[in-house]
Amino acid sequence: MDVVNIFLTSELGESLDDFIHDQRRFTFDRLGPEGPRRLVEGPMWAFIDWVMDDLAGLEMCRRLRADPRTADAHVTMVLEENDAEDRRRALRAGADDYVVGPLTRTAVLDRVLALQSRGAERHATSRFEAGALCIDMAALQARWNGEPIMLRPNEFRLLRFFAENPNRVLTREDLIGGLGKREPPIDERTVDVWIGRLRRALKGAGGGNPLRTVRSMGYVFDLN
Amino acid sequence: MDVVNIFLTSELGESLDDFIHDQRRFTFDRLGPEGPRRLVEGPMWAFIDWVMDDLAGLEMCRRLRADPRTADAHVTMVLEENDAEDRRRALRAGADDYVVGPLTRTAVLDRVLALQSRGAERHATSRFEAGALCIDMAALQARWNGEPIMLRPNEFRLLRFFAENPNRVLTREDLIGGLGKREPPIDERTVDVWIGRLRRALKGAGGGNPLRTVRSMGYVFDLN
DNA sequence: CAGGTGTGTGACGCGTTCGTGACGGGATTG
DNA sequence: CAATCCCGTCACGAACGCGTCACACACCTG
Repeated sequence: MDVVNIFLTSELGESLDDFIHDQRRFTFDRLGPEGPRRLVEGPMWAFIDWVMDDLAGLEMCRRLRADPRTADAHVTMVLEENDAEDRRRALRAGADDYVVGPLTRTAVLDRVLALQSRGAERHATSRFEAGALCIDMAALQARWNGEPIMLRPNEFRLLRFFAENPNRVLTREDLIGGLGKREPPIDERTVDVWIGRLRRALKGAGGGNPLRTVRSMGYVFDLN
Repeated sequence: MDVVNIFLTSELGESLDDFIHDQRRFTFDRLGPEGPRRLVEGPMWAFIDWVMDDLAGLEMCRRLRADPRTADAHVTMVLEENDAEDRRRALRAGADDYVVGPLTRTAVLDRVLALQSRGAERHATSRFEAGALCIDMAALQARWNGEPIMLRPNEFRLLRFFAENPNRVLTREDLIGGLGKREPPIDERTVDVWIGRLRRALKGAGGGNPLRTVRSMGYVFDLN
C-alpha cells in the first residue's frame, strides 16, 4: 500500500500528536501559512477547517490547488454546519469534498480509508493529464489534444476511473465497483458495451485507442 | 453634494487616520474581514489592495459584489504592477476599475473626486470579455461582437454568473444561489427555463451557444 | 477443423431528464 | 388603472442515457 500524506489545518492539528503514527502507511503534517509540502511520494489528503467569518480556509484551499506540487491533493473542507452556501463556496474554491465537523482523529482516518477504497470520487477543479488526453473534472469534459470529446456521463466516469488506474488490468468487477454501480447488480457483460461506447467516442474525437483488452481478465488503460 | 463612503483595505487603511475628515463630504472606513458596511447613504467607493500571491483582494471584491448592500459600490483594485493577467482577474472578480499602486491618501481623494466628476462614467472599465462575448457590468448590457444583446435582468444576472465561473459545471442549486434567489425556494426546474430564455436571447443576437448541458448535473459556460 | 469460450456491437425498450410553449400573478410603467 | 413587462410554474413531448439481449466474430485448444 502506498504511503499516504495527511495534512490538517491548525484546529485539527491541535491534536496531531495524538494520531497514531503508523509510519508504513501514514505521514501527518500541519498545513501552515508557509504553504504545503509533501513529505513523501504518494497520495495526499488534506483536511481544511472552514473558519467562520474568515476566508482563511478557502484561501488555503486555493493555494493548495494553485501549487503544482499539491494540486492533485484530495481536499476535504471541514464545515461548521451544513450550510448550502458554504458547501458551494468550498467546492468552488477547489475542494473535492466536504464534511461537517468537528472531526475526531479516528473520523479522519476512517474517512481517508473510505475515500481510498472508493478510489476517491473527486468532483472539483482538478485536472488530469495523460499524454494527449486531458480530463477536466470541473467542466466534466475530456479533451484529446485540446479537442473536446463528447462523452456521456457514464463514459466520462469510466474514462476517469481508467485514468486513475493506468497500466493496470481492471476486471469487469473493478469497473462496475469503480463506477459505483452495485445496486442493482450489473451484468458483467454490460462492461463490454461501456468499453465499446467509450472506444467509439474516443475514436470519433480523433483520439487513439488506449483501452486494451486482456482476454478473460479485463481491460487496461495503456499510458505511454 | 452627496456624502461619499470610501472604504480601504488594510494596507491603505494603515494611514487612515491621516486622512482629512471632511464629514460633510466623506466618511472613511476600513474594509475588514467582518465584511463591508455602509456608514451613510450615498455612493460608495472602495479601494482594495491586490496582494501578491494571495487572493484576499479578489475575495474581498467578490464579497462586496455578492452583498446586496454593497453590490453597487465602485470598486477600484490597487495593483502592484501593471500586469495584464492581474487586470483581467480583477475585472472578472467584479472590480470596476484598477490602478497601479501604491496610492497616497491624496491620490485616493483625487481619484474619487475625478471619478465623481465624471459621474456617469462610473463602472467605465467594468467589463468582462470572453471571446466574442463582452459583458458590461455598468450598463447591464452584453454584446456579441459589439452587437448589443437584449437581455432581461434575470438573464443578465445568469450570464454574468456563468461568465464568472466558466468551464465548470454549475448545478441548478449553484445557479439559484448564484443569482441570490434563496427565498422563497425556487424550483430547480425553473433553471431550465432561465437557460432556455438566455440561449434564445443569445441566439437572437447572433451569438453562439456557449451554454452546454451536462445531463443530470447542470450546465457549463464553455470558454474556448 | 470442430467445439468451446470470450469479446464486439447493432438493436431495442424503458425510465429519466430536458426543452419549451402556455399561463397566471406580481411588479412596473405611463 | 390599464397596459406592459418580467418571471416562476406547469405539463407535455422529445431527446437522451443506458442496461440488456442476440448474434457475429475472434481466439484458443486439441
